[in-house]
Amino acid sequence: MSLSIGELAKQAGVAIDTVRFYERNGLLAPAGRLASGYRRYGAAELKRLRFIRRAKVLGFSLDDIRSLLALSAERDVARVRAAAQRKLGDIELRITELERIRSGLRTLIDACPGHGRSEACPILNALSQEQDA
Amino acid sequence: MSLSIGELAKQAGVAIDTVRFYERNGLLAPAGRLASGYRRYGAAELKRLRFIRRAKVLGFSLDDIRSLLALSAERDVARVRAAAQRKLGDIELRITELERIRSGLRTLIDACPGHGRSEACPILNALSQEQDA
DNA sequence: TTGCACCCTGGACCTGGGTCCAGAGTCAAG
DNA sequence: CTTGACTCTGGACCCAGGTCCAGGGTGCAA
Repeated sequence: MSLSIGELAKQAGVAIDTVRFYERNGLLAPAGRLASGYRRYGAAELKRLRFIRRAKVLGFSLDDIRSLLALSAERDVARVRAAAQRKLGDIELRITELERIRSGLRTLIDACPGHGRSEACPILNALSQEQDA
Repeated sequence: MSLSIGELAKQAGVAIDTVRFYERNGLLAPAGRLASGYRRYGAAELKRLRFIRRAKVLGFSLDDIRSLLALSAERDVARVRAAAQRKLGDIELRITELERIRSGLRTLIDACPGHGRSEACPILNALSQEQDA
């Protein structure tokens, strides 16, 4: 099995430019080349590229993924698990922040009649408040 | 009450460069100037700048805030409320996405013993799976 | 008058994760 | 052999939301 960059990209569901971008940025090893300079890929690279795509879906940054790949190569299960746990912590933090924002917005929207004098609009008022709250 | 840009920035809790950035980008009207060219601000500008800061905390983008300010100037309560509702929808969508990611990560972490053969690590396996799941 | 803090401008730079481009070379079908 | 699809490179550009800088001018107190 041997793939051109276009075939690889297609099978992994990413753009060609993205493959080259990943190579430049150390997420994929420099690809083997034909005499013409064209990159050639095998099954391992496809697998790795799909790994990257899945990890991104799980909220890992490319930096995170670089570490994950290194850890995976070292077969360091404990540190892989720890990295996943840290990421879970990040995600939970972001959820909590968004929930705070959500409840602030909900309160404002529920209190706003949606018509009438703008001075009576709690949304505008909350945003214009002098005090920090 | 008359404020220099530095005083304004301090009282609103933003950086001086941010004030100029907002002016350049139409969130603040061009400031009045002294003969020397120094900007001068009054209470209305401070209020507006604080409005911007609060709206940002509520998850509005600067683009959103520009509209909000325009709507507020028009005293269009109905559209302000509608904008807040759209933003609430955005926030809820983001929360839902993050919750999906969280549950994916949790499942993986709970299934991973944290030691042993890397072939048995569900985190690494999930990321390397051939099938899309 | 000197010294220092403050202010002015336009434009470059930053992060993350790519995307797009021109100009050139290559591959394969017909 | 031609044509069209593909690939190569380096570097510019995109988004948001600022941040930083050089090289100047200003305001005020001792």
